[in-house]
Amino acid sequence: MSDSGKPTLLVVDGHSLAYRAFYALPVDNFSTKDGQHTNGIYGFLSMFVNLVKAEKPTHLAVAFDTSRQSFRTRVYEEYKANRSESPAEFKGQIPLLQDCLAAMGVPVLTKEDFEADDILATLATQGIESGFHVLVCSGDRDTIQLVTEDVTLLYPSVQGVSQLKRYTPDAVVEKYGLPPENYPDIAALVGETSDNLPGVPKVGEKTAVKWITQFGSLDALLERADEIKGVVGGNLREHLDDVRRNRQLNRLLRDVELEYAPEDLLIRPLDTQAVRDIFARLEFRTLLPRVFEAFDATDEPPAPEVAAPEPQQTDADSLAAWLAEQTGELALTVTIAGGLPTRVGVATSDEVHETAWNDAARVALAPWLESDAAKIMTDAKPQVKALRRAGVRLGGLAFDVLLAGWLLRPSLPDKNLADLVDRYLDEKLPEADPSQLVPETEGATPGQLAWFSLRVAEAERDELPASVSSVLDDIELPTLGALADMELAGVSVSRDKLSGFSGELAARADAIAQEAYGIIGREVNLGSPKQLQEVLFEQLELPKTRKTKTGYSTDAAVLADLQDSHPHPFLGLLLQHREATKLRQIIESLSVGIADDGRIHTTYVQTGSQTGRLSSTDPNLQNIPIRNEESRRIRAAFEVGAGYETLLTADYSQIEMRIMAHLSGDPGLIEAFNSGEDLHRFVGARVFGVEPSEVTSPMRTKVKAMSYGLVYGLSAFGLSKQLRIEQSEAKQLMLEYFARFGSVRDYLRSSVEQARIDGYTETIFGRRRPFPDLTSPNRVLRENAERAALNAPIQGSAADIMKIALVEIHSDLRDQGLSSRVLLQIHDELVVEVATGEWDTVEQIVRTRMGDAADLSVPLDVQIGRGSHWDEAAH
DNA sequence: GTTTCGACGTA
DNA sequence: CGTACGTCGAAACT
Repeated sequence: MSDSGKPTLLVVDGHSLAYRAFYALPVDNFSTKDGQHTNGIYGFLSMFVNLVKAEKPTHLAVAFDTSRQSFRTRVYEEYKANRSESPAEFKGQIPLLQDCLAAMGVPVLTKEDFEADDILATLATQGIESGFHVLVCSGDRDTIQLVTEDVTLLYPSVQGVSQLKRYTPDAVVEKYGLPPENYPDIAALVGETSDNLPGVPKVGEKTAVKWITQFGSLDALLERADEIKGVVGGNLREHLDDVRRNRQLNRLLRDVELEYAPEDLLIRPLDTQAVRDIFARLEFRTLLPRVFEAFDATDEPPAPEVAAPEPQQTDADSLAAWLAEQTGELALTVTIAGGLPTRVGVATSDEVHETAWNDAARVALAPWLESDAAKIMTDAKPQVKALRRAGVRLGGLAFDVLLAGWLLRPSLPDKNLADLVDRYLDEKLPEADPSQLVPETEGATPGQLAWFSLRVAEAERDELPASVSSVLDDIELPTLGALADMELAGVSVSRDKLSGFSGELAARADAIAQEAYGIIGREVNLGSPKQLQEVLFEQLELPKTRKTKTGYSTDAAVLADLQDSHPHPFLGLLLQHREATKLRQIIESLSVGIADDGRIHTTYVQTGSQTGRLSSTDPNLQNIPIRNEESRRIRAAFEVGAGYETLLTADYSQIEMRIMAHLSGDPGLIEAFNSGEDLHRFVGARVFGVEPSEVTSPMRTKVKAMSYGLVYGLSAFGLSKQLRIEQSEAKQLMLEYFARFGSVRDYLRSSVEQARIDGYTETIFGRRRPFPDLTSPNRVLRENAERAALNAPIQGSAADIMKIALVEIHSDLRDQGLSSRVLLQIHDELVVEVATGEWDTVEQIVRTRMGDAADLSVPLDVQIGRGSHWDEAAH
């Protein structure tokens, strides 16, 4: 606490404290899902936040070393030379920690050629002169010399960084028997092993203190060294130069030139959004409120609630009349209850109108709603669906702020208008508190939501590059309309087929479980990884496997490996049990999802991926099993609906490799696709130098894995693991592959390099994905980003192509008055429900539109199948 | 009651 | 040490 009203300056040695935290906290508990270690960051911030909360400094800074080199290593090159290189896992955390501090508004100080402690010493010295009370927090004992009546040192105890010991002058005297300014004398005599500074042999703290007390100063001691008797006296005389050198090196510099004076370090308000973003990236959850509390910030954005114009409540006819007079773009919000519209709000930049939805409103407003008059909306799909249920097909959808926000920043979790208002307008959308029965604050009305949408749209348009804007106009907005119809249509699923199968599986799982219990002599929950670990590694004493956060892995790959090395009947049963219960779970969730119309209506999340793909939820229909005979019985339950004749499935074969061929321009790969030969056979023939007819099955498997791996940024290590071959063989395979298909490697390399320069990748159609981490000094982050950046244009272009085809097919079917309709999209596959007598026409439309969706240097091959259920229609 | 983790389904 | 997703039950938290 600041005494006598003095301002308090807290200066912290970031490096030494983070380093201690790094070793104090188990890395397993502190790493993100993409493998970034965060234990040092977390430990430091946790300590730091407690410190700020307890000490309430008015001024604040954190200092870091720039490297191991400093003026001290130049004076004495052995300085700290005994220290092993700090682990890469630690080094990588420092830039991220500095990012966190920057977001928190805390100045980060570094100075080339100096150590963090010199910065602390300088700030402490200047702080005293400027009338501060100074708190120095460092894990380096040399900082004891800074302690005065005005400077307190907070030093981490052996228990860890969370326990800080306070060193005042009295506390230093108590511990070392001498005042703080003499501490470096003691240290010089004793030496500092951690800094590789040898002292006088046989001289410890006790002797050093005795000598300094006796002679009054180090200089006096050194001058009169011949007065010391015995072996230690001899030692001292032999090491006078070492002591002088130590004393020179452990003196902290108090006059380093810095960017900031203590007065400049006044605590600034933290950037709540930035802190939220970086903590989300580091997967810190509990830390967030603690930071906000310590820094007296509210978790809510500080943004003001900006008053929207008062909505004018009108009847539908008046609204229709007003709408007819408008010429510019309008924003529209339709509120929904029970899947149907309840109110309609419309806004210009200075007017807000709204009306209730009813039959009269439908009749009055339908002409405008269905017209091409431009409309700006937020998350239009549910609203489009509600209107269609009410018999109105919305036209003129010109902008969706949610889609635009996603196109601009596909990695961000912005999922509603409130998030976007915060991000793009830095304002707060008025929201009623749902926990209150009678909310104190009124939420925005439909018209006001539209008004905010309009303003967010304007802000987003300022940011949208032309290419991304065209993705919005030409791909995403039309796709939205097609998805709305697909969701409304749903897919017919047979309850009977599912429930029959579910019963079988339940019985089978039970039988397997009983048999497994018999083998191990007790009943355990086979679905519990924890209990399984007990059985496998303790009871059965099988070798421990890959580590996870909470123990040892029991996943299928691990169990298969175990089965190879230590065959045990329990392992096979466990795998079978897993398979049966998994299938049953899937069936159960599907059954629950069958609506009253006998169909499953999934929801496609258009903003659900970072690459441009769709995702599917409630239930997810994009991960229905297919790989084995058993699981195909689930697909067989997806049937053609009443009133329709058959299901059509259409999928792109090897679309990602085709895009790779196009983007790389590799002559060999292009020839492969133009030859009509099986791709992997063709590639195998080239790689292994044999005729296509001589490509054996293992050869084909290898090049197939390699080809697919390329798209994902596969390494020799990963390839060897996947194929269960030696790493050297995998390396050789990659070499042979690239010797024949060199342009592929060139392309992959150059595309990542380009992304590093631009900061983003781009699909063939201009969809962008930012990759800030490509220039990260942190290797884990950078390499993860490199693989994702390699994949993004390929996966993303494939997604674009499928969306374009989907939109064309959807509109062809409607324009030609056909009843057939698209039901599902599974990334590279479409499922269409074909009406009686429409097969030939529909097949033609699907084949042409998918084949022509993009003009690549290789053909887009489309496979079409037909059947009364999904499994039969697959080929 | 809610969140996280391990496991696993798809392209 | 292979990209992109969503969902489940159990465990761990509130």
